[in-house]
Amino acid sequence: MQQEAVLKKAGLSVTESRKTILELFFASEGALAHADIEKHSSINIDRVTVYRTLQTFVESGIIHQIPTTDNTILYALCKDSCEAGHHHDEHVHFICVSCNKTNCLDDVMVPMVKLPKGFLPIQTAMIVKGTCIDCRN
Amino acid sequence: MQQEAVLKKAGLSVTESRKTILELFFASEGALAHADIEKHSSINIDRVTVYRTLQTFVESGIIHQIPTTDNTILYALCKDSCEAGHHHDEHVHFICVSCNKTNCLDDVMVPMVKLPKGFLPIQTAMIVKGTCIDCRN
DNA sequence: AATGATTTGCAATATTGTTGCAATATTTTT
DNA sequence: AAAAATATTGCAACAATATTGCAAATCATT
Ligand SMILES: [Mn+2]
Ligand SMILES: [Mn+2]
Ligand SMILES: [Zn+2]
Ligand SMILES: [Zn+2]
Repeated sequence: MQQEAVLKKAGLSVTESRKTILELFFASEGALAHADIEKHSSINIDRVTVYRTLQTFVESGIIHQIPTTDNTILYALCKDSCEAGHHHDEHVHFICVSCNKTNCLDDVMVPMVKLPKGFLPIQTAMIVKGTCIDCRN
Repeated sequence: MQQEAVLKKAGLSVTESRKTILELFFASEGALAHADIEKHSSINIDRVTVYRTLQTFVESGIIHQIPTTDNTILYALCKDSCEAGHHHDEHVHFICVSCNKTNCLDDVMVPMVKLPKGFLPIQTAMIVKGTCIDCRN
């Protein structure tokens, strides 16, 4: 079980809920929102548990968050290199306006940018909206 | 009145609510969330009107949205050059983790980035988290 | 298998967002 | 300037989303 290994590596208890949610992420094409998980047909986990699990996964470096402009947070699996408190996912995220899937472009690094004097950057996110490769016919 | 001019230029009716909300944006240091406006002491506008006004302002190119990872949308004034349906605010946004203010870095353009073959970009956002100039003592 | 620690689900509550519609305000026409 | 037409607002009701405390269930450790 890949899921168990991930949980153990993160120092988390291995529970049914966590395995199931993690499985969803592994099986999923793109990023997932809370609602996607809660409403997934094959899942029957309490809303509250979903909230708490996502939070735990973020804190443990298992998933990372993707900002949006629709009162939603998207989550996607981290690379192996991520650790608790120190994520390492400075890649670009692509939101397709056609199929509405959000993909991690793992190979496209977020470029550096020169900030005005006095601004000290800690973390940078880059979100590109457009048409994804599957939707370009 | 600067507010009236902006509304008229956008082809919108000039109403008290709109002037008041616009005034808040002009007076504000950083970006505003819906809750900031609704809860602002000097304001007494119905929640629904705030929602509708923000939506109208976005559609009219008066304000633009800033994505976040906290189930919130931030809004900030557009430059003059923005028009309905065609925003022109491809600047970097800076979220200070200390004072929690979000600033438009109007002079820092979002850099181009080379996407994998097949991905067609329409709009790009860049959000930098860190410590702002006011919070660096 | 027993113990202790952690996680889960439920219930209650709070917050946030949406919709229809009548009253009001604004703009346009006369 | 008044009347008519149009657009906006606030209310009420509702829907959806998020948070908290706590007892029951599950998991890790012995
Ligand atoms: Mn990602
Ligand atoms: Mn901006
Ligand atoms: Zn697509
Ligand atoms: Zn600051």
